[in-house]
Amino acid sequence: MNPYRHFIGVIIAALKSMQAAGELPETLDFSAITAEPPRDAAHGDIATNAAMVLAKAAARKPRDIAEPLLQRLKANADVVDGAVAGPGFINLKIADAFWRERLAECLADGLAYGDSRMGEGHAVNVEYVSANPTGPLHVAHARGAVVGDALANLLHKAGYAVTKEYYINDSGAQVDKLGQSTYLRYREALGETIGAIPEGLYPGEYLKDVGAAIAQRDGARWIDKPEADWLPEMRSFAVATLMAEIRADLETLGVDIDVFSSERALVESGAVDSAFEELSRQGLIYQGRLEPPKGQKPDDWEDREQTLFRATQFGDEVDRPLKKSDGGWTYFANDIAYHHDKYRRGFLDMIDVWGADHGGYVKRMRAAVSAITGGKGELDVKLCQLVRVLKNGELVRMSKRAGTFVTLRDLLDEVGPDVVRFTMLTRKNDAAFDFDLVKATEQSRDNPVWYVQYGHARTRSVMRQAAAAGISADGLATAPLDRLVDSSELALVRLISQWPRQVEAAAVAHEPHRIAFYLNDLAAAFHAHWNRGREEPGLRFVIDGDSDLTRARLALVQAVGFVISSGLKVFGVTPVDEMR
RNA sequence: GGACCCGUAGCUCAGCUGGAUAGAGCGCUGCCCUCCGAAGGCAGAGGUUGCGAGUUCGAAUCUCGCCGGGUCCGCCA
Repeated sequence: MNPYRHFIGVIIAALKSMQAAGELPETLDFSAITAEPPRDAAHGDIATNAAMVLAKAAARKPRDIAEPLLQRLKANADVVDGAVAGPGFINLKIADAFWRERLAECLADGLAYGDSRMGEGHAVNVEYVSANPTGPLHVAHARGAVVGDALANLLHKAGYAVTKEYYINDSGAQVDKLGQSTYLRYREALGETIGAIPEGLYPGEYLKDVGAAIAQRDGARWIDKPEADWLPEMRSFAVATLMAEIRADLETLGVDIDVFSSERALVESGAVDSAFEELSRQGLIYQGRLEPPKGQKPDDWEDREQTLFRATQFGDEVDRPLKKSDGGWTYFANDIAYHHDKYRRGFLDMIDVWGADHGGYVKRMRAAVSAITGGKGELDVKLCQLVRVLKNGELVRMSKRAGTFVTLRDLLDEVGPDVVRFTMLTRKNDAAFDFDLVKATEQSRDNPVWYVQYGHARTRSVMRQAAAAGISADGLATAPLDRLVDSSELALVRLISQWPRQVEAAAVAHEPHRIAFYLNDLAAAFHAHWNRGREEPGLRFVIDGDSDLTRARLALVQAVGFVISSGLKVFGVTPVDEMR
């Protein structure tokens, strides 16, 4: 249960009874009412803005609504005290028993604690990574992969029917260049001297293996053939090989994609034509001319009549071309068809996770989704800003294979998937991020990966010690939780009760990083409580001669472990049982 | 020239979609501990939320204009 959502219901019920008694107008909008933990715990457990939000519509002063509302709320069995404060807040103190019930809920649910039905089973498509199959994945892809994957897991936990999707850009000029680059490496593998890789082709050494593999398989059969003969073969072989590597990297990272969509297959199915027809039918296509970009003018600018989509009707700055001068579709046209395809597969909610270099593309894509779905579909784009990899503050460039950039594989070899995943989620996606390999693996308070894992390991360590002392961890959900009376124990119970709310809030906002900060807070509270046990032996978990108290405290410890595991599961990180 | 992202303590960052006295870690200062329930504990100082207007009961949060950093800008994907 999300306690805050629960109390919003209680507050609205009280307001309705005030309406019934003629104390408030009949029609009021309750949607802006919030119930949240006050910033200062001294204010109580729940603060609501109800009186302030309704004041204007009710034509009353906030406090004149707050006072009678508070009286009605005090009648609720869970509310033990309350006060009107500041400009009209109502602060409520909630019975300890109510929070202990949340703890019991956590113990009963285990890793499922925090699962929400908020999403009501609605289908959401989360598309991420979608790296071109022209080389190995690098750090920027890693961030997108982790953010997208955690967001998908989060939405799943919040009750949505989530599909994780990867769009393979296996069509167009870039893939032709890949095929040409592969052909050079193929000839090289057969003993030719190819010299420097021409400008515009892919120079990366990873293509040597691909060329050699084709030479191994086909021998010299492509050597004297025209490009039209060998290009399709080179292209598809290279794409297949590189996609296999990408999938292997994703697997190591723990990313499990549900659907791989091929751009080439989409184009060949005629999906672009049908999307185009749909937009034409709506009168959103026309022939026209565009202004050249100001300031930085392209030297080969050619003013010409183009086939344009009326993106400006949907909030974009300019209308966008759908056809290239050679008559082929632009990438944008293909992408419209792709999102149209998602819509036809039943997705009204679409989330795309992109790199910062695609920032200029967001408005037109949102415009296109709005148009192609008749306003029914909604696209949210999460832009991941740049990641720089550092080692003790020094910029790292370490890939031998790829030359200039840090590959995901390098990163995984260096620190492992769990550290990559958690660390990538300690920053909101739209802020640039420095990934320091040393700090990410160091055992210190300011490394949240270590600190949270240590918190979990400590919960396991307590359970092991209890077991060694002959105390069973079975049936802790029915332990006498009313024996938990210490203030820092109750503070932990309240923090645990926050988990369902954290899940819902992070899911609504599409912000998985919030989970990292919550887990860090929970771990900090647990470590602090543990430390109190060093000064005051009476606060330790295992108390000789009082098995009820011990079981109640073990229940609390186990619940902390459940919530941390549950959060790490959203992140795709494995909780550890002991630190090494 | 334009679009998008960022700007919060000395440093690295939160801030729950407009709420109360803006928080945490590191660093700094001062006490305490040397306990294996280890990889420290407690407390304190530290802020004109880049600058300036506006919106309203109320702004770090929304709007506009500047400043600084980043990403990008038809016929690439």
